[in-house]
Amino acid sequence: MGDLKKRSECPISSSLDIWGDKWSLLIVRDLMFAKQCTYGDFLKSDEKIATNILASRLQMLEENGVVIKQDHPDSKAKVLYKLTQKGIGLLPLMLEINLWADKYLTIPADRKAILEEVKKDKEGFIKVKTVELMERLELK
Amino acid sequence: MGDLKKRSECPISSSLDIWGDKWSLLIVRDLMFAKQCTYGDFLKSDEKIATNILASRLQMLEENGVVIKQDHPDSKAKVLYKLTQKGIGLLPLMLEINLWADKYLTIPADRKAILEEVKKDKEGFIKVKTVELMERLELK
DNA sequence: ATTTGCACTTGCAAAACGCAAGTAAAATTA
DNA sequence: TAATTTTACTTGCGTTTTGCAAGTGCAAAT
Repeated sequence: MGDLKKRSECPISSSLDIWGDKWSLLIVRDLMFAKQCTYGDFLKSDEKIATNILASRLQMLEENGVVIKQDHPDSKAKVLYKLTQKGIGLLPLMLEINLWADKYLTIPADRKAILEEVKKDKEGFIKVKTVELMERLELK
Repeated sequence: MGDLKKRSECPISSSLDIWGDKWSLLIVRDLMFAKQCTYGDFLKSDEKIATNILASRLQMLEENGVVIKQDHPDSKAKVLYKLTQKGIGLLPLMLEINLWADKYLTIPADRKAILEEVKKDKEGFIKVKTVELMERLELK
């Protein structure tokens, strides 16, 4: 289904071929900043992604090594999605998107507050958050 | 045509509503790293964007204040596209995409070389490049 | 005066999207 | 134990977007 055909060798282009659509980075966002992510959890997000689109994007991201599926500890009916190292590596990019939006768009006050933290010590924030995500990934 | 309907208040989502497709950031890339950008110049890029898609994306980016059209100094038949401040503000994001691709995808050797510069002094690179783009914007 | 260059626009088939409904297995409830 | 609900998808189908080719109109060059 979501098989990758590169349009060029350009790193920007190659990256966009993987997650350059309106939905993929929202999935990554949920995986980065929500406590836990099952299929149903993604559907609860404000943007209201359609179920078939969600399925195809998750498959695409999995095929490209950005996310992995894991067994849910509580139930066989549930699936836990998590970011791989490659997915966690998108953190700096996600922060820059937030900072750009903060500067040039209108964003909610509570988000602005969190971004103040990031602006104060970007490298520190990335380190701490990366460790958190890596630990979350470990406990299989 | 390209009128913006926000899916949510989330900064990531709002940003993607503007440039979150397979082509917009390639246009921004050309504006950032090529010497000059007319309509025809964009068409020459490796990814071979279709003429109608290019027109709709340029309109969308212009409507959202990311690019502006200027008269070409040499000819009335030509149009020069340039990044606005808002567009120039995408530089850190573009660099992070490059760095992610460098780490997790396969990219050409000559690109890797330039990225070594960026890795050495990211803040410095951003400052210098921003000044360059601002100057380019001035000379109307 | 005619041709070429440039910035688009138009038409149309193919693909992707988005909504609603359906399915199958697991978990819960009666 | 049987019936219902939850969970993770899949399927159908109408609408929208994409991508390719061809066309248009103005400016510049020949």
